[in-house]
Amino acid sequence: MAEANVRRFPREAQTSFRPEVRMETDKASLEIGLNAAIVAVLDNEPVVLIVREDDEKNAQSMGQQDGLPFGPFSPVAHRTLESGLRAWVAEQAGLDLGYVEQLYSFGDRGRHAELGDVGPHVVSIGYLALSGAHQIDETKQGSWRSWYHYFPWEDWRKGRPEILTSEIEPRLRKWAAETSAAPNPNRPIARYDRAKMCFGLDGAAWDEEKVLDRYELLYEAGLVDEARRDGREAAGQWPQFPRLGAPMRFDHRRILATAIGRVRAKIKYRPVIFELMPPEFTLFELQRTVEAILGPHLHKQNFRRLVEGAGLVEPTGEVKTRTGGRPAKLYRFRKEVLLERPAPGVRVKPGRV
Amino acid sequence: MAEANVRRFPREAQTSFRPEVRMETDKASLEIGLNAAIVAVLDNEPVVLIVREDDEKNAQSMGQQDGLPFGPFSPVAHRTLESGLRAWVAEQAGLDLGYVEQLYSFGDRGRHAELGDVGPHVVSIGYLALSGAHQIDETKQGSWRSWYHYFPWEDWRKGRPEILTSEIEPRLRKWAAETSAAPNPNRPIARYDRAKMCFGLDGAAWDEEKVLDRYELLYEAGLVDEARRDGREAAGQWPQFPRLGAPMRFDHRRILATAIGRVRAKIKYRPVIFELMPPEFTLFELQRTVEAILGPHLHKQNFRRLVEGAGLVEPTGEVKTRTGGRPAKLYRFRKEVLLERPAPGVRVKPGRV
DNA sequence: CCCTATAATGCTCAGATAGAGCATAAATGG
DNA sequence: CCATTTATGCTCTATCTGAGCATTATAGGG
Repeated sequence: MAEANVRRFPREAQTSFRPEVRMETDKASLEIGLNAAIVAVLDNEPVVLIVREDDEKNAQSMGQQDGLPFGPFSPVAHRTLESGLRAWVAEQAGLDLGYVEQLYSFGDRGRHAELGDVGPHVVSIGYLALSGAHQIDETKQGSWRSWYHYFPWEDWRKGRPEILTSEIEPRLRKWAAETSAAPNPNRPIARYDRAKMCFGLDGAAWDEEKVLDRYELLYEAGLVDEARRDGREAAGQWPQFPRLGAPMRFDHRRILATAIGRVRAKIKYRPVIFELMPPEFTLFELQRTVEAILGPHLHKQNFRRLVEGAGLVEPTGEVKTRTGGRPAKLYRFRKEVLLERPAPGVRVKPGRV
Repeated sequence: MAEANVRRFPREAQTSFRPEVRMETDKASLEIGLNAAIVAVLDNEPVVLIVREDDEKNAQSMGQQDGLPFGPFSPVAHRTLESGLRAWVAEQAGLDLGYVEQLYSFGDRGRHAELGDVGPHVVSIGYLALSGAHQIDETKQGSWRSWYHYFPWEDWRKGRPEILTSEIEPRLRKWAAETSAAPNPNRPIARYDRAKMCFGLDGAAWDEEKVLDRYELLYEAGLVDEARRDGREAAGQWPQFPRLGAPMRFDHRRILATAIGRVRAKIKYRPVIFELMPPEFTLFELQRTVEAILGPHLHKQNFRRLVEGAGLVEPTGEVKTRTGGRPAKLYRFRKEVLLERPAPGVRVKPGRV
């Protein structure tokens, strides 16, 4: 809806502010690509729709890496960016997207631009979409994969992830120690300090929303495969294995990181968590879903106090019996909360392990 | 920095996911426009850089309305969207932008598309930029204007704005009452409820971050000039005057609304407020700046407790004497707070009127 | 049928935070 | 020296948050 009111710049206006650039632009062929991180929660696992190009002969070019679904935006066929996205996701994946949110637009010409690219320039726009689990079986193309497959260090549901202690921390500390070589004036914050803030080294807090910051730091330190692929080997000689999470094509892991960070932030002030739930659920099922998204586990009693107290849910009157213990009341999302609170969401402060 | 790692889609990949759309896209000429809401705070007034096309003969086409500066993005000349933006702002306006943040990308073909547009399709990307006041005098092109000129209902610094009571509320209530005519299935929330949540009718809370929601509601109700201009007169016969804020060209007022909402949200968890301050300042000057941004006024004692307690500032040791009363200690931004807190910002909850 | 394990649910308590307001200090301008 | 104005220090209370103890209600196995 936010896009409905835009149209092309009239020629006069462009001329008035910057005439000469107009020509340049005309010469370059430009395309828009839409990338979607389509998220669901399946059996308490946060999953994302992945496409592979296994059947392509030139698959080796990217080492057959996983990728997010994407498609070009055709201004002829679609009125808005979002409707374009919905259309090809429906057609290709057979998914009827519910909640859709724009993440970020990226310009072209990343690190590979120097290597003599030809062809059209592409501006890609990343989207986050939330899908109810009920549609998952009907997915026509692509497969669902846990997002922690790509970001194992983000999964704190069983305590601090092993990979942090055994792999990431030592490599980051080594990277931070190398700093004296070439102090980068564009980086006013020291390597160690950034690593500390992102990964909670030495007692600093772990902020579950800083997913993108952590990925970017690992990239910059040359610790993720994509960095090596993009020509960053020079950053340091690190063991190739174990890998720090599964790599993805192009910058798709970066887009996924953005998406995860956005959902994690959003469920705290918007009731988007219910996009990922069935219509009726127990409070503990809701908690498991929130934990799947946020990473850490939550205090059960406080969680229900919070959710009920905020008026986010209401009991249906039914109970679910096969819980393994006392039967649990069933709840549903209470839509009226939208009319009562300015920013309704699951305001949890994931405490600690 | 977030854009550095993207490059064009290789042809194989595009072919593999949706071959046929490729052609369509090729046929349509596509351009990218960058719009910037460049914000500063000048004498306790939040101002935004405005360009006019007074000297154009065809200025009447848009009724000589104010607009945000914009320029096309040339993928040939610039590596990233943001660097493109910085370049033409520097060149045209003579401003060296500090903090820059992407807001939103809009597709083309809004309501005017049906009227037989020709020419290139444009995808426009909105940006928010914060500029220190020290640069303001050197601005080469454009002028600075209070953002409350365009959004008078957002200025709660002297209590609830008169225009809300005298103009907006009655018109919204009338609009809400008309609803029976054509219940819109795409609008599950009733007109009255939306108006109530956005504008705090009948005791509902005023959320200073919902700037865009309020503007969009007014647009939908046909109460802002842009709506009439875009062919929405049918929505209702409203008095033309007084206008609800000054209109802007195209969707620029929408972009500005997005920018205001973003800054208002951001200063609460990032220390961006200091981008708008001189290097040294009194706590009251800081408070005035925060109030300029947020709209409402704040409790003075609690504000200083908050800001000092959060470690956001540190005293310089100097005092400022000509305050009109007791001299005030001077403070500066304490950069170390970035290394201490995961989300440092001015966590004010603007209480009341 | 009783006992045990497992959840669900109810409740309490202490520490931290936020909103308001009172009180005091230190300038400026008669 | 006084009135005015602003800066600054402090207190008090209602709420919220994090943690943990206690009780209730099922299922399953002697």
